[in-house]
Amino acid sequence: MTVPYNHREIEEKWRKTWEEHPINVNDGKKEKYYCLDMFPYPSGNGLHVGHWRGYVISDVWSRYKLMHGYYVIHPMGWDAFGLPAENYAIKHHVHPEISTNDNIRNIKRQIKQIAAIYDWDMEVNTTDPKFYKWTQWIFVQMFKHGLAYEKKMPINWCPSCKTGLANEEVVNGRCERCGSPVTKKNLRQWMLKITAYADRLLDGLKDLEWPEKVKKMQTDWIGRSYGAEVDFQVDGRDEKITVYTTRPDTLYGCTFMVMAPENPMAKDLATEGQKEAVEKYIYETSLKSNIDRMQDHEKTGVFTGSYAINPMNGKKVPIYLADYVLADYGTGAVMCVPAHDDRDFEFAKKFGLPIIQVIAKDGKEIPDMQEAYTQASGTMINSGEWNGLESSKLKKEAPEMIEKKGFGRKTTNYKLRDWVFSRQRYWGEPIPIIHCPKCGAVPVPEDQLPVLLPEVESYEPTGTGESPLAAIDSWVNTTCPCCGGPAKRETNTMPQWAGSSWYFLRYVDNKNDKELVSKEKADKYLPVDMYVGGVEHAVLHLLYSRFYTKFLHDIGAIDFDEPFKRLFNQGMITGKNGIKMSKSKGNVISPDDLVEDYGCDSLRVYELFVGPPELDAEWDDRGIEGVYRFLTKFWRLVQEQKDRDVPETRKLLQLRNKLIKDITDRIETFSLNTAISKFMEYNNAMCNLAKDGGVDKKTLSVYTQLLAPFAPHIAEEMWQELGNEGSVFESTWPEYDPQYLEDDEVQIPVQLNGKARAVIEMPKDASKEEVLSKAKEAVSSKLDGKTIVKEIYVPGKIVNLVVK
RNA sequence: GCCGGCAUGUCGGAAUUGGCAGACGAGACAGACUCAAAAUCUGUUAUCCGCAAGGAUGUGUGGGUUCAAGUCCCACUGCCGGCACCA
Repeated sequence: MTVPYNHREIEEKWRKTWEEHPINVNDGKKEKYYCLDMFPYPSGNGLHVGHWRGYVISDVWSRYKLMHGYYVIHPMGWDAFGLPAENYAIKHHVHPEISTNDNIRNIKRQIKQIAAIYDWDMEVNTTDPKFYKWTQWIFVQMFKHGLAYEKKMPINWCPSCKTGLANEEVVNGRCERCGSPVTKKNLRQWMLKITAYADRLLDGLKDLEWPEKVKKMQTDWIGRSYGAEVDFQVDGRDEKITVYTTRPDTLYGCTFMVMAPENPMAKDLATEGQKEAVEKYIYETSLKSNIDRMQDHEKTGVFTGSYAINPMNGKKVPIYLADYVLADYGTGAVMCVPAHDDRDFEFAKKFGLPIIQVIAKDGKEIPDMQEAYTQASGTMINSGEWNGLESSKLKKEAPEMIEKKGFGRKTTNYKLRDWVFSRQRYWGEPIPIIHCPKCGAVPVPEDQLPVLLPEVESYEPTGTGESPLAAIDSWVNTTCPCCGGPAKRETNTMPQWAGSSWYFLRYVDNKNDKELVSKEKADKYLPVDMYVGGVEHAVLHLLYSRFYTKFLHDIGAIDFDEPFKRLFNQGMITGKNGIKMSKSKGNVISPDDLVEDYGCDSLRVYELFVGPPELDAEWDDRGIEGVYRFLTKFWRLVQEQKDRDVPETRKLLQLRNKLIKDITDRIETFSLNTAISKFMEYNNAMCNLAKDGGVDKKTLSVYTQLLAPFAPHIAEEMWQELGNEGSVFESTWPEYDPQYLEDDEVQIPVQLNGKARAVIEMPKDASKEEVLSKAKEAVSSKLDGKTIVKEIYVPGKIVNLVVK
């Protein structure tokens, strides 16, 4: 009787060994490979099996790279500023630092159970003053380069979190964190000029090995469009209204103009008779919530009484106010061409405005238009000097033509807005600025960083637009670093994204108190080669990080301007029926018990086996049994075979080489779930061979090597038991010999009229004639009274006989 | 509304990219071992007809291309995700 597979003992043993003798060492000669996980927020709920999956995926990849001879940078840290810790503090009157540190301790314990090759010497924590000193330093640099600026403007405000939000944090009109409807609040804000990088953020995407989906989301978010600004004279006045359009080719079809009700000129345009109606409309619009305005697509509007003059043909067009025009995009006013724009068409129909077709559809002018013709293809009509031109061509050329005529200019517009960067909350990095009545906003001198987050009596957000820090007079009142006079500190804090926008740079030089990261280490270890994390950060964290990296590149702090060469988005693990795991739903599965019962290796393998890593998967505890049985079988197989002296047959060589190819290909394509299936298949095949002659040690050792990234403990143990030297992770990833990949005999299915009827076995180099004659023989009983009209043979694959 | 993605047994999922649909695993059922249970091992398990050999049907729906379609083309339905009046 052999000893049973005792995962507890084995895993404990290797955990200790690896702690004493790390397997991933930097000898200064190896090439680096940086494999990064999205670092977790240390929540009080701890990790669930979904978090585990991402970390297992990245660890399999890291260990795979390790076995290819790389020094693998695989760090872990804590994204620890943020609302939950603060809310906990408010409720329990505990300093957030205390609860945060408790949570970190617990999550670190859980992460260690994964047995990933994290280098804990590199650990970072965004709430550590030694870390956020550099978060603040970056802000100061941005300020000095004109990229951080103050502005008073109506911003997105979450009434529940009592703080301002960035555009990216508003999802369908609701707060990304708590789901409350977002309102507008006019506040003085710190902004980051991310729009200055719009083109580079867009153009840089094309060279990244990222999922197309994420690239597309960022592309759409940045939303670049090319067009023209056109100046319309207001009839009878000295003023001009400038509109932005992507369809300057349709300028002759403009029959009215619409301005956003929030536009500062709006009130002014109202003529005596329309004043009351205009003011009423502006007031009513101001009462509408973001969500109402988004959902209600029914067109409303009001005529101002004023007219604008179309510079192309001198025609007078009425000016309306309508809330379907956005105040903060383009110029906040649009020229309306109902014949060729859906929204304008709808508005024109509702308000009885004329519709002039300027592009022929199918070569014709439509007598009674029922819907707008929005495509830029067709010949221009009703367009004066432009008649006869092709619209798609004119669309591109018109901006310059307009520019030459002097009533407009070629323009590019973006949906991306500058980043609202200040938060009116406690648990974040203080913005390192001092307001001096004489000198204005002055950055805190770099040698005085970090500006420590002070102790405060109440963490409660005030809701007034001031952060709780504003209540600490002793902290707020300071002296101006510039003139030495009395001055006040900035009391807003930074958003949670501040630290996560650059943390990956810090891991490789986390103790440096002179620089954010030394030039030498940055050149040697950065950027990130592979980034693994959820898709939920597609436009938040991943866009911000790219912006920070480009900025740090521009000021010479680093030499690259894209942080993450390759990105892998793992799917979410959900509870039953695809319901997201959450404490409130009570469907959270903790990995702790599973590790205890089945072991780390079993859970690692099962996390991958549940489905394709990039797709969501429903968790089902029962499946882990199958994985545990598989590891047990493999363990037993090695016990039975390790002391035998089995010769290396051609059959074993073929199995071994095919195994290497199958597993390697599947890791390379991230098809980790089918890699596990293949392991199981080959394990069964080896068990059968074991009964029949045995399995040689070389084959078992190769299997062990391939399994090592997935189930490191059992692999290390088996590697040793099979008599191999050193750690399996010091061994080199096996390579296959193509000459052993093909079987000597191939099985060829025989179809009659496309339906499988028999399978014949043929030598792999059999001729077409031999195969066909054998095939006919195999199905002869089914050929009675039928004639073969066509014979198809795909070499080595299939025979199809078409019969009548 | 626009743009993506997906749809395969009881369940999770596989299918070398046009070549035996259902690998691998879960679950279920039957058998072996056991006083018994657990564990383990063996077998069966898409559906329908049939005692069986065998046959027919079958990858969301309807059509098409092909010797051959889960895979390609056209139309549609459902679910998921992103954007949402961006002129």
